[in-house]
Amino acid sequence: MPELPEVEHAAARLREAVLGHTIVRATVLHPSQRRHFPPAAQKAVVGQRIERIDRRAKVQLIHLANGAVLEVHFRMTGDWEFTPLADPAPRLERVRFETAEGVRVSLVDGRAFGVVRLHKPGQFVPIVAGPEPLTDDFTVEGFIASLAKRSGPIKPTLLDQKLVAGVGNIYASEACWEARIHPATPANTLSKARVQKLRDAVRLVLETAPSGRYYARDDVNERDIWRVYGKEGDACRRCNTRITKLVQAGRSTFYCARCQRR
DNA sequence: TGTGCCCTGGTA
DNA sequence: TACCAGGGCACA
Repeated sequence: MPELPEVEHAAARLREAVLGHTIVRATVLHPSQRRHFPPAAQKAVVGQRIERIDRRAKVQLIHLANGAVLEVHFRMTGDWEFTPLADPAPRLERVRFETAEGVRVSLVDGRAFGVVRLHKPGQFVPIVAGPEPLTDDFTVEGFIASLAKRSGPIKPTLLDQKLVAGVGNIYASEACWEARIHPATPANTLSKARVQKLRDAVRLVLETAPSGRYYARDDVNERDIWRVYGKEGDACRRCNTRITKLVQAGRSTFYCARCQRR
């Protein structure tokens, strides 16, 4: 799934492809997108130059010349595809932007969960999310204070974007494994030392995430990337115990019952 | 704090 | 052909 490293990479690809370009057409190709990006918004971006592209949490922010901001969230399966206008459109294209410079920017999104939203000039509200995990804002002290208020199991708690930005289901399992913390441990029962370990683990798994697109990444066997995610029944790399799967808050969690203790 | 919903391609 | 995957949101 596109989590922080993948979204960062997608934003970089988008910058490389169309920063400074002028949008000449925006088209919605899937009904689910019409709710968020209606025809009036599609018209409103025409003629606008792409001035800046930022990322905050898992959201890409495309700043247009008139001060409007296009907010793009890939959710589960979203990704960018860039093609010359003369080429056939990609499969599973949900939203299309065409630039005066001849580039077709397609939001491809199999499950159509992705969201494109336009904030009119002066109406952009900053994304509500916790500290960026790979910056100095993600402090041990702040993390300890946040977790002290949370009594739920630690792994689903890590998915709360207000706690720390950009961690998704895969890296939450991976971080708990790195920190040797059982995913069901109540967040507010973790010692300061273990919170510090977890904070370091979150940073480690995000920093060492494979670069490149998660989607259509065909040069690597995805299952080989992760330590525990998707590895139910496989041997733990540390202790050889079989990896266990459980469901927390409707999401799969993978962990080693031997080296991840409560 | 937990559950169900939105969605549909891929897989068993 | 049925089921699974899950980010974020609304709701209980």
